[in-house]
Amino acid sequence: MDSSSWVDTSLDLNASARSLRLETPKKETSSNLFVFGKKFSVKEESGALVEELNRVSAENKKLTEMLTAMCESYNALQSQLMDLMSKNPEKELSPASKKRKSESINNDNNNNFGINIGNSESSSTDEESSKKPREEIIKAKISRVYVRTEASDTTLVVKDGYQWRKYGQKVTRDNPSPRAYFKCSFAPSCPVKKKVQRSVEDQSVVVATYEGEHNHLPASQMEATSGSSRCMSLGSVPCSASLNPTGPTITLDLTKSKSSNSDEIARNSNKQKMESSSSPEVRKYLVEQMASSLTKDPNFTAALAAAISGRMFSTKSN
DNA sequence: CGAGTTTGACCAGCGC
DNA sequence: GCGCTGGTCAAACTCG
Repeated sequence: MDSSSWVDTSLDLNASARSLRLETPKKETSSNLFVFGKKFSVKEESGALVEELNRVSAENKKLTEMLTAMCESYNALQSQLMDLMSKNPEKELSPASKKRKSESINNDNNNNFGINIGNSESSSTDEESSKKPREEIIKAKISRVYVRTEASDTTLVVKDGYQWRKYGQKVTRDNPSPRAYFKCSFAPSCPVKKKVQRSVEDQSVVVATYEGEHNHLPASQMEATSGSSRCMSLGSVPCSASLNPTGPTITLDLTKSKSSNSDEIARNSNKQKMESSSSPEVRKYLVEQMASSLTKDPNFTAALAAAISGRMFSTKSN
């Protein structure tokens, strides 16, 4: 499968999705249709609607193909992971009975396999699972996000679409900047925690470490009235993927002002992606990582399904 | 006044 | 056992 073309397709899709939102007017009560200020007659309207319907159908087909491709990619990556794990059993069998040990092993897995931009599911052995209480198992799902902010910005705030409550701050030995501890406060039962600390190497980069999985949708997504993708919560934030010595990471650039021009954002992130992946191998690798992290995320797949069905519905209602 | 933040105290893991 | 360290708690405080 050609991963880079997959990305191109997705970008096109995004662009057309945007154009759909921008161009498709809200249901008019009158018989006339206004598009970009132009008044259409009923005939013109029906013609435009048919055209729109065709276009949306084509996009729907594209989305379906994309979803299939993502699933295929996911399956392929999963089998690769299984191969890797079977080839490196000693990594999985290393003692991790203690809390801190298990965390460092998680991070090692991040580095060695580099497949958990999203959630790590490969860290807990059966032996560990039997020893650890349920809370610890939940904690085993760790992901790390690098967020670029203004260096002068001292607030350790990472806008990720969720609602957080700070419950502690600590200065750690290896980093002069304080580490902030957050709990997800949107849902009382949500076990997710995050640690936020400025990077030692680059003070303008904030490292957010997430532990656990949300058992609810992001706050921003809950507020949305219609089905929207998970990307909406990040949609206003330019992001890029890169290969660091510590493994592949996602970097959100918060120094870029929140822009309503999503084309610009798309160009921005696309440009950053191109810059961060110089060789085709690296590009393909990054694409696979992103596909893997996205397909692993049940929120994303649910949001994607909602977006598809939502658009189908809106097509029918037009 | 309630919700969120700050911050010192406390606890547990780890190395010596 | 002891000290160091990271993580969490909870009272005090701030803010809307």
